[in-house]
Amino acid sequence: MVQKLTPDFYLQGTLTVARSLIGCFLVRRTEQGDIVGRISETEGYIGLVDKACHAYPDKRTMRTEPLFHAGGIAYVYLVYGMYHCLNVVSEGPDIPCAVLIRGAEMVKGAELAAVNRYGKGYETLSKREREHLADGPGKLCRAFDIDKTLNFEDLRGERLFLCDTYHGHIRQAGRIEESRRIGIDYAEEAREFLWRFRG
DNA sequence: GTACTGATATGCT
DNA sequence: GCATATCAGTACC
Repeated sequence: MVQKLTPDFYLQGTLTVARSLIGCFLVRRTEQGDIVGRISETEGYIGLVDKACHAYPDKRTMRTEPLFHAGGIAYVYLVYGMYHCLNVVSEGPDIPCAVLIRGAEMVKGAELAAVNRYGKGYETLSKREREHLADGPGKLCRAFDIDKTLNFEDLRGERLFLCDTYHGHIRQAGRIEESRRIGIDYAEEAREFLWRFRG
Protein backbone atom coordinates (compact mmCIF):
# COMPACT_ATOMS: atom_id res chain seq x y z
CA MET A 1 0.00 0.00 0.00
CA VAL A 2 0.92 3.59 -0.57
CA GLN A 3 0.42 6.26 2.08
CA LYS A 4 0.76 9.72 0.55
CA LEU A 5 1.75 12.63 2.75
CA THR A 6 -1.33 14.63 3.77
CA PRO A 7 -2.02 18.26 2.79
CA ASP A 8 -1.29 19.38 6.36
CA PHE A 9 2.23 18.01 6.17
CA TYR A 10 3.30 20.67 3.70
CA LEU A 11 1.87 23.55 5.70
CA GLN A 12 4.27 23.04 8.60
CA GLY A 13 7.37 25.16 9.11
CA THR A 14 9.89 24.78 6.29
CA LEU A 15 12.65 23.34 8.45
CA THR A 16 10.24 20.82 9.97
CA VAL A 17 9.21 19.78 6.47
CA ALA A 18 12.83 19.58 5.35
CA ARG A 19 13.73 17.37 8.30
CA SER A 20 10.61 15.21 8.04
CA LEU A 21 11.13 14.55 4.34
CA ILE A 22 14.29 12.59 5.13
CA GLY A 23 13.33 8.92 4.75
CA CYS A 24 10.15 9.65 2.81
CA PHE A 25 9.70 8.28 -0.69
CA LEU A 26 9.63 10.34 -3.85
CA VAL A 27 7.53 8.64 -6.54
CA ARG A 28 7.61 9.56 -10.22
CA ARG A 29 4.81 7.70 -11.97
CA THR A 30 5.47 7.26 -15.70
CA GLU A 31 3.90 5.19 -18.45
CA GLN A 32 6.74 2.70 -18.10
CA GLY A 33 6.33 2.36 -14.34
CA ASP A 34 7.21 3.99 -11.04
CA ILE A 35 10.60 5.46 -10.24
CA VAL A 36 10.96 5.58 -6.46
CA GLY A 37 13.69 6.92 -4.21
CA ARG A 38 14.20 7.31 -0.48
CA ILE A 39 14.95 10.97 0.19
CA SER A 40 18.34 11.26 1.88
CA GLU A 41 19.24 14.93 1.59
CA THR A 42 17.21 18.17 1.71
CA GLU A 43 17.70 21.91 2.20
CA GLY A 44 15.28 24.54 3.49
CA TYR A 45 14.86 27.94 1.78
CA ILE A 46 12.83 30.64 3.53
CA GLY A 47 12.14 33.65 1.34
CA LEU A 48 11.53 36.39 3.86
CA VAL A 49 14.78 36.00 5.81
CA ASP A 50 17.10 33.98 3.57
CA LYS A 51 19.41 35.61 1.02
CA ALA A 52 19.94 32.23 -0.63
CA CYS A 53 16.26 31.91 -1.52
CA HIS A 54 15.15 32.95 -5.01
CA ALA A 55 12.18 34.77 -3.44
CA TYR A 56 14.27 36.88 -1.02
CA PRO A 57 13.11 39.37 0.14
CA ASP A 58 9.51 38.60 -0.74
CA LYS A 59 10.41 38.84 -4.44
CA ARG A 60 7.50 37.67 -6.53
CA THR A 61 8.27 37.14 -10.23
CA MET A 62 7.21 34.66 -12.88
CA ARG A 63 10.01 32.36 -11.79
CA THR A 64 9.32 32.48 -8.05
CA GLU A 65 5.53 32.31 -8.37
CA PRO A 66 5.21 28.68 -7.11
CA LEU A 67 6.94 29.64 -3.86
CA PHE A 68 4.04 31.96 -3.05
CA HIS A 69 1.42 29.25 -3.36
CA ALA A 70 0.25 27.08 -0.48
CA GLY A 71 2.54 24.18 0.43
CA GLY A 72 2.18 20.88 -1.40
CA ILE A 73 3.18 21.75 -4.97
CA ALA A 74 6.47 21.45 -6.83
CA TYR A 75 8.80 24.31 -7.69
CA VAL A 76 11.10 23.22 -10.52
CA TYR A 77 13.73 25.59 -11.91
CA LEU A 78 16.81 25.46 -14.11
CA VAL A 79 20.27 26.14 -12.68
CA TYR A 80 23.48 26.84 -14.56
CA GLY A 81 21.53 26.61 -17.81
CA MET A 82 21.59 22.84 -17.73
CA TYR A 83 20.12 21.15 -14.70
CA HIS A 84 16.71 21.13 -13.11
CA CYS A 85 16.16 21.23 -9.35
CA LEU A 86 13.07 19.94 -7.55
CA ASN A 87 11.65 21.77 -4.55
CA VAL A 88 8.70 20.97 -2.32
CA VAL A 89 6.80 24.17 -1.56
CA SER A 90 6.06 24.53 2.16
CA GLU A 91 3.93 26.65 4.52
CA GLY A 92 0.85 28.70 3.67
CA PRO A 93 0.08 30.95 0.67
CA ASP A 94 2.06 34.21 0.36
CA ILE A 95 4.85 32.83 2.56
CA PRO A 96 7.54 32.06 -0.03
CA CYS A 97 9.54 29.03 1.03
CA ALA A 98 10.41 25.52 -0.06
CA VAL A 99 12.57 22.47 0.50
CA LEU A 100 15.14 21.52 -2.14
CA ILE A 101 15.38 17.77 -2.66
CA ARG A 102 19.13 17.22 -2.98
CA GLY A 103 19.40 13.47 -3.11
CA ALA A 104 17.73 10.06 -2.94
CA GLU A 105 18.60 6.38 -2.81
CA MET A 106 16.92 4.27 -5.46
CA VAL A 107 14.17 2.02 -4.15
CA LYS A 108 12.46 1.03 -7.38
CA GLY A 109 12.72 1.81 -11.08
CA ALA A 110 16.52 1.88 -11.15
CA GLU A 111 16.32 0.54 -14.70
CA LEU A 112 14.27 3.54 -15.84
CA ALA A 113 16.52 5.89 -13.90
CA ALA A 114 19.61 4.40 -15.54
CA VAL A 115 18.17 5.00 -19.00
CA ASN A 116 17.18 8.57 -18.08
CA ARG A 117 20.64 9.33 -16.70
CA TYR A 118 23.01 7.42 -18.94
CA GLY A 119 20.91 6.14 -21.83
CA LYS A 120 21.73 2.53 -21.02
CA GLY A 121 20.48 -0.32 -18.86
CA TYR A 122 21.14 -0.58 -15.13
CA GLU A 123 23.09 -3.84 -15.57
CA THR A 124 25.58 -2.12 -17.86
CA LEU A 125 26.36 0.69 -15.43
CA SER A 126 29.69 0.84 -13.65
CA LYS A 127 29.69 0.61 -9.89
CA ARG A 128 30.41 4.31 -9.74
CA GLU A 129 27.48 5.17 -12.01
CA ARG A 130 25.12 2.96 -9.98
CA GLU A 131 26.07 4.68 -6.74
CA HIS A 132 25.52 8.17 -8.10
CA LEU A 133 22.20 7.78 -9.91
CA ALA A 134 20.37 10.41 -7.82
CA ASP A 135 22.81 11.76 -5.22
CA GLY A 136 22.53 15.40 -6.28
CA PRO A 137 19.68 17.76 -7.13
CA GLY A 138 20.42 17.87 -10.86
CA LYS A 139 21.14 14.15 -11.04
CA LEU A 140 17.92 13.35 -9.19
CA CYS A 141 15.87 15.33 -11.67
CA ARG A 142 17.51 13.60 -14.63
CA ALA A 143 17.03 10.17 -13.05
CA PHE A 144 13.38 10.88 -12.21
CA ASP A 145 12.60 12.64 -15.51
CA ILE A 146 11.63 15.86 -13.76
CA ASP A 147 11.64 19.12 -15.71
CA LYS A 148 9.68 22.35 -15.89
CA THR A 149 6.57 20.60 -17.12
CA LEU A 150 6.20 19.51 -13.47
CA ASN A 151 6.49 23.05 -12.11
CA PHE A 152 3.36 23.77 -10.00
CA GLU A 153 2.56 20.03 -9.96
CA ASP A 154 0.41 18.92 -7.03
CA LEU A 155 2.59 16.61 -4.96
CA ARG A 156 -0.36 14.45 -4.08
CA GLY A 157 -1.25 13.96 -7.74
CA GLU A 158 -0.62 11.05 -10.09
CA ARG A 159 2.57 12.04 -11.89
CA LEU A 160 4.70 13.03 -8.92
CA PHE A 161 4.00 12.43 -5.24
CA LEU A 162 5.54 11.87 -1.83
CA CYS A 163 4.67 9.13 0.63
CA ASP A 164 5.87 7.66 3.90
CA THR A 165 4.83 4.12 2.97
CA TYR A 166 5.39 2.58 -0.44
CA HIS A 167 4.49 -1.09 -0.94
CA GLY A 168 6.29 -2.58 2.04
CA HIS A 169 8.86 0.20 2.36
CA ILE A 170 8.26 2.30 5.45
CA ARG A 171 9.86 5.63 6.26
CA GLN A 172 12.96 5.22 8.39
CA ALA A 173 15.14 8.03 9.58
CA GLY A 174 17.74 7.57 12.27
CA ARG A 175 19.97 10.41 13.28
CA ILE A 176 19.62 13.37 10.94
CA GLU A 177 22.72 15.50 10.35
CA GLU A 178 22.47 19.26 10.01
CA SER A 179 25.01 21.24 8.03
CA ARG A 180 25.51 24.34 5.95
CA ARG A 181 23.90 24.50 2.54
CA ILE A 182 25.71 23.95 -0.74
CA GLY A 183 26.39 26.33 -3.61
CA ILE A 184 25.22 29.57 -1.99
CA ASP A 185 28.52 31.33 -1.26
CA TYR A 186 26.98 34.64 -2.37
CA ALA A 187 24.35 34.56 0.38
CA GLU A 188 26.34 36.33 3.14
CA GLU A 189 25.10 35.44 6.65
CA ALA A 190 22.66 32.88 5.20
CA ARG A 191 25.66 30.70 4.33
CA GLU A 192 25.97 29.85 8.00
CA PHE A 193 22.42 28.59 8.51
CA LEU A 194 22.31 24.86 9.28
CA TRP A 195 19.41 24.22 6.93
CA ARG A 196 20.76 21.15 5.13
CA PHE A 197 19.61 17.78 6.40
CA ARG A 198 20.97 14.31 5.71
CA GLY A 199 19.95 10.93 7.02
C1' DG B 1 38.78 10.63 -1.44
C1' DT B 2 39.75 16.41 -3.07
C1' DA B 3 40.70 20.23 -6.83
C1' DC B 4 40.02 22.25 -10.93
C1' DT B 5 37.60 23.33 -15.41
C1' DG B 6 34.21 23.95 -18.95
C1' DA B 7 29.54 23.42 -20.50
C1' DT B 8 25.14 25.78 -20.69
C1' DA B 9 20.02 28.82 -20.72
C1' DT B 10 17.38 31.63 -18.13
C1' DG B 11 16.25 35.53 -15.22
C1' DC B 12 17.42 39.54 -13.85
C1' DT B 13 20.45 44.33 -13.51
C1' DG C 1 25.88 41.40 -20.13
C1' DC C 2 26.41 38.68 -15.90
C1' DA C 3 25.59 35.38 -12.19
C1' DT C 4 23.86 31.06 -11.18
C1' DA C 5 20.36 26.27 -5.07
C1' DT C 6 25.33 21.73 -10.87
C1' DC C 7 27.76 17.92 -13.01
C1' DA C 8 31.20 15.06 -15.56
C1' DG C 9 35.78 14.49 -16.72
C1' DT C 10 40.38 14.73 -15.58
C1' DA C 11 44.23 14.85 -12.64
C1' DC C 12 45.94 14.03 -8.85
C1' DC C 13 46.74 11.79 -3.81
